[in-house]
Amino acid sequence: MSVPEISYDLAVARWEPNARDRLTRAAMELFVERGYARTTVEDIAERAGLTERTFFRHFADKREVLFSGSSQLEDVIVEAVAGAPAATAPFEVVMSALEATERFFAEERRAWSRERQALIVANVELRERELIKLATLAAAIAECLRRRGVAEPAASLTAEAGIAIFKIGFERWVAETARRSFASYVRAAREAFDAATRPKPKRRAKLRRSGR
Amino acid sequence: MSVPEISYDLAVARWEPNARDRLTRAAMELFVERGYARTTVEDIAERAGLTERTFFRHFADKREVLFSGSSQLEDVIVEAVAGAPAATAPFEVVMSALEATERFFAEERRAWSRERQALIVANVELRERELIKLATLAAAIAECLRRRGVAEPAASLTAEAGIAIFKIGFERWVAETARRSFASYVRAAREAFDAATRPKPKRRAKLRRSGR
DNA sequence: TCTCCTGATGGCAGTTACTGACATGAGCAG
DNA sequence: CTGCTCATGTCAGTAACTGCCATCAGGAGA
Repeated sequence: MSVPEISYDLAVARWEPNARDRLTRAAMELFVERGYARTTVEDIAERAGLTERTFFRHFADKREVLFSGSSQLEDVIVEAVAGAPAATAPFEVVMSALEATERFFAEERRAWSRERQALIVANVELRERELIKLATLAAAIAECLRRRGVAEPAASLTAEAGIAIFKIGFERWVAETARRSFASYVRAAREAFDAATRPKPKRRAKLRRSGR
Repeated sequence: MSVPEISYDLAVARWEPNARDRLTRAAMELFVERGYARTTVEDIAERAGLTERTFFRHFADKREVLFSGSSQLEDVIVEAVAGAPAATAPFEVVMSALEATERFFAEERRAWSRERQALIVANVELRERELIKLATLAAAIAECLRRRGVAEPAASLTAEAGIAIFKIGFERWVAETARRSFASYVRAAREAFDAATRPKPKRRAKLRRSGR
């Protein structure tokens, strides 16, 4: 609780520290205030007390400021896939790797994730960026599976299925306010996935409540 | 057979006709020659005998010139999903809708698709655009399914699974030179999908050659 | 035939995302 | 004290897009 109060204003350093963080915060604030499209990079830099040029030294482009966390997410998932017991079926490996991202989606970050997601949904450029991040993630998972001996169409398809499930799980986690864990949303999405793609679950099942 | 030969060169019209087509061709040529990034919109317009301003009247942005066909693809798929017999299971509806795109991927277009795909794979911006086109397609399919009475997580998940299968099928169709029909690639991808996501096909299956 | 309207195009100035090249200047190692 | 490093600033330039207005063939109607 007392740690965050590092002696910033002492002007002991040449520049205000945490330029990258300040840029991220400034960007989120402005995007929420005026929307993504009506915010210029210059606006962001100015609010962070920096210049446009410096912004582009920290982020490859304007959109990246909202996606800097995604490489860490990838690391967590890749590590979980690589470290799974050898006997486990590929699809199960991916599913438990996705559940392992729980520590990434803790309750405290939920409100922030919700705000961020609202921005992304509202802007096509940002949606494009999110999609390619997820596609990159899928490619990384597929690569891990291949290293585990899974053959090719299977590796990619398993990874893509996992990402589809992850997307639904995340969407629900962000949308709802119930304090269920992230992993439970992923598990629910997986059940829905199995039900939807499993061929013919006996007609009887469709007439009753199929869910839990 | 005689119809296409409209009297073009008579200079009867004020402008050369088919501006949009000319722009598309010019763009493909230049992208292949110099690559996407090293081609400016001005280059494209010049080769097509038009101006940059006119390019942007026909295409929303530089990337769109490679994606104008995707709305027709969506139409075909949406129509097929909407017109499927009511009793069919959602996943099967989607699969046969994807096979119905066969007329879109005729043998003659294969070489052109291959060239286009090489461009897309080589350029991140273009990959982003392709991903959002596919995501839009998935959303359209999901909407159709919902109209057919499929509930929500299921509709989206079924659509996403279909798109994942479509991607693999298309990838293989483009890469190979065997004269198999597009639909057969889709079917093969679907089989791989089922095998990969079906939970536990009895351990015995993993020890033998599981593929055909 | 004249006139007006439409619609595809050109011209041009302006904004904004991004880049390359160079300058600055505090802190740190020697 | 010296020189190097490294995060930042400055500035000029490119290229993607946009808004606004002009042009002018052809067609519809008077």
